[in-house]
Amino acid sequence: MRLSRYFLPVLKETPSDAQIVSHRLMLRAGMIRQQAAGIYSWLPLGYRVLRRIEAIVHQEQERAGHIPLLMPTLQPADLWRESGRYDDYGQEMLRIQDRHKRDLLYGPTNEEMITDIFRAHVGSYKDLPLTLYHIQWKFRDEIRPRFGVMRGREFLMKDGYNFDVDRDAALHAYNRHMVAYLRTYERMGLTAIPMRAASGPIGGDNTHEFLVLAQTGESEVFYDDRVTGLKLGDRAVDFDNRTEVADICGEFTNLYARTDETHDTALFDAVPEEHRKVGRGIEVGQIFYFGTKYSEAMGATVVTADGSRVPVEMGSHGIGVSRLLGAIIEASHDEKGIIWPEGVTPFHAGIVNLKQGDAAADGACDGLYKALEARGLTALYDDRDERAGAKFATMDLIGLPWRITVGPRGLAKGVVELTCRRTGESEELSPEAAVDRLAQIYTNW
RNA sequence: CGGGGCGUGGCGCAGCUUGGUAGCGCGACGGUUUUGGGUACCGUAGGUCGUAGGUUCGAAUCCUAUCGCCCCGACCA
Repeated sequence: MRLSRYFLPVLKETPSDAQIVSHRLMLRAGMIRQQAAGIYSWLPLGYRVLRRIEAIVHQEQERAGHIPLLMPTLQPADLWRESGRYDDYGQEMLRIQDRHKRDLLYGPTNEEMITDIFRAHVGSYKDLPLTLYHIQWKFRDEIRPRFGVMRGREFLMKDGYNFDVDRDAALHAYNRHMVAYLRTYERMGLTAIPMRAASGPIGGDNTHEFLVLAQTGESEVFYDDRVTGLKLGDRAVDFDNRTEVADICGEFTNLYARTDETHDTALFDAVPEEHRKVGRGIEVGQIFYFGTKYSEAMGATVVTADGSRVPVEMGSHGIGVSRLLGAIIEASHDEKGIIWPEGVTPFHAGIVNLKQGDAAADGACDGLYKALEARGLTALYDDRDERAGAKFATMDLIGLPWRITVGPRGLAKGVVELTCRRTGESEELSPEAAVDRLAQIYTNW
């Protein structure tokens, strides 16, 4: 993309009503625009990152054997009356009526609806296990939205629902989600720690939240700091192997890590003092096992091998997709701007032409752009007629992890400069070598 | 919902106390500057002062109502 043809409304000054760094940077980098309290438009740059995050979530869900579908944002109230949550959910649920005065609601989650789909089409244990998920906009009418997309009222969430014949199978689904989530967050450059949590309005007794450590987190967290060094990496996981999946979950949950809701002082004191840490975290996902809470209320049953009919065992599993942008920026930025992890960056590299209109510089930039494209890499080419300083400042602000700087001086020596946004380190390379280096860097992402 | 604060060009703000026909910086646009980390200078455009009503010869400014937004708290993916 040539910057002169793109839509990137960057702000030099910080909007006064943005308090935390991710919100400020998203506004300054032209990623979002607030339309109402807690409701945002996603401008092109923000939308690109959002789509990349969605894509990672999809890939890791499908890798775990989970099946995507799409449910509507608006739901009939009757479904929620069946589960009893129409009255229980309270003011957070946005309720509306259509022209026929039928009660509808803008879904804050989809347990009822997915259970309805399940009961209509599935009746036998032979159809299980089944895990369905979608990535859809949700609305929760928060009393006080804040922190930009971290705490919006409208937000994009991945929510998945497993259906299993018995408790053991459902717990395997729970574990499968935990492992899939670990890899999902790692691919986004995050260290998200699964912590034992409280279940809240979803219900159920087994639940973990995934927390990204950050000063601005909304939850206080207590943990053994050895958990932060654990990595799933690219190890091959057989998601059908219950023991293997459970062992991985054990590896990541045996060390103490809890939010303030479930904190246990006695257990925490057993952690060696040098590893005992208290901090704050941003919640980026949660998994629940809740058994037959909804299936019983809504009559979602299956016939088992011995011919009896039992309510299906369920759980639900969420990832705050839009919130993740905020969380990633909170975890990865500096005083100049955002630093995107390679896995979610809106463009793989930026190209800065130091002397627009110079035949050699223009030609080299065009060549780089095409060469990157040929290797499957996207570039944002700053071809504006601006001073070098302005171009660098924009690139630093929007946070592309790699930048190629092209100018007449370097070209006279046959080189361009490849700069790492995170470290600030530069190396001079021929244009061809710079493209090779980037292709090599991104093979791991 | 309780407490606090703010609505003035795209963004950040001044003006309001002591009513007199709206100003600054940034940005945008047009030039000059040819420039390797937000350059300098010249010029141009852009505002029913959140909205409604009231007081007044006259309201951004005073009064009333209303809408919106932000911050702290309780609550939350």
